[in-house]
Amino acid sequence: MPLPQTEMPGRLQAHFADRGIRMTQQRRAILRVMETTTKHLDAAQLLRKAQRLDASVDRSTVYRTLKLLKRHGLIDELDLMHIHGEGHYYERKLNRDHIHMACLRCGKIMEFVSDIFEKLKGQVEKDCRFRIVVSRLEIGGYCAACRGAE
Amino acid sequence: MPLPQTEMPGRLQAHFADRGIRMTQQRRAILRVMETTTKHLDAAQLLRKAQRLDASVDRSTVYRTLKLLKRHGLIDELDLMHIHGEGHYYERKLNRDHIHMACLRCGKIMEFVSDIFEKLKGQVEKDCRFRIVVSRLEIGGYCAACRGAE
DNA sequence: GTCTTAGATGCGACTCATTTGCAACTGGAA
DNA sequence: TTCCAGTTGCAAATGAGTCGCATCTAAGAC
Ligand SMILES: [Mn+2]
Ligand SMILES: [Mn+2]
Ligand SMILES: [Zn+2]
Ligand SMILES: [Zn+2]
Repeated sequence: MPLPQTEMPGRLQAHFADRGIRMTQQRRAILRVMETTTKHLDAAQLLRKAQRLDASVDRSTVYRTLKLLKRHGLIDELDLMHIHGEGHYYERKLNRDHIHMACLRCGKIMEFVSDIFEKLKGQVEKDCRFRIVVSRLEIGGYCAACRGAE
Repeated sequence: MPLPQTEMPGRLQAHFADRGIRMTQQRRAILRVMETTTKHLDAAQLLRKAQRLDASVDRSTVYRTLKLLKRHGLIDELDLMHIHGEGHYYERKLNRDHIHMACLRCGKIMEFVSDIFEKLKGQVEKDCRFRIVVSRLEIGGYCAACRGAE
């Protein structure tokens, strides 16, 4: 089951335009980082990368924009087992949901797309009569390379 | 699929005894709270409840004990979609894993046990050759009562 | 029982993540 | 152009969780 590919770039900015959400210099920088990065970024990393595109971007703007993106269902917030500190990680929400696995030994983060996961969500919606808006499956354990060594 | 029942009380204390982990007044109070509560508690709630059993319990001891319980795989840490603030919630790990659903409108927390979830974890272990230690599926959305009303 | 000490505790100060109030700035509609 | 609601930077505040250290205590050895 392969990794989901990045959607076409500019998608986040397009969403903002469609809904008449104001586009600013700073938001453009932040959205561009979220659109082009392949990794899971925390707020501090996102700030640093965005500042490379627009040096004026402030920490509080990053947090305010993350909140906005969350409210619009455009990004997912992850803990990744809090492998480094107490903060959160962010990633664009793609067409297809995926699972996150974090290796407790080497810290590697893996992603996995599964039909069974989709079926499970369907079961929750049906059996619990629960309308799912966001779902997060995070697994901690030992990756193939680290199994054996504790 | 019914809710998992609470295991026999005293189980956490027994685990400590078995492994030769020192039992203190304060730990006894904290473990008793974790063993008997039916709700998902955050650190502050756990502190207040533990202090009712032993007034000397300090906040830092609560955090230290939570860390210990986590390290031994005896409790799970949850975000519950951060419905109230940025902190974590804790619950005893029971025989059977379960999913958490949080209603984004009324704040209700629901639990759900599913064979499909077990199958999904099996798939991850097999297909990704990943040895699962801890898994957390948290879902945000609208409960049956709140659907319709946005 | 008493001694002993590794390990646990309370306390206060600290770090780190995230939020907020406010005055100044700006996107974009008219 | 003008205009103003929405957005920003800044600095200060909050909140969750951690840590150093002097003191205390559980529990094994005698
Ligand atoms: Mn968390
Ligand atoms: Mn991901
Ligand atoms: Zn690994
Ligand atoms: Zn509800």
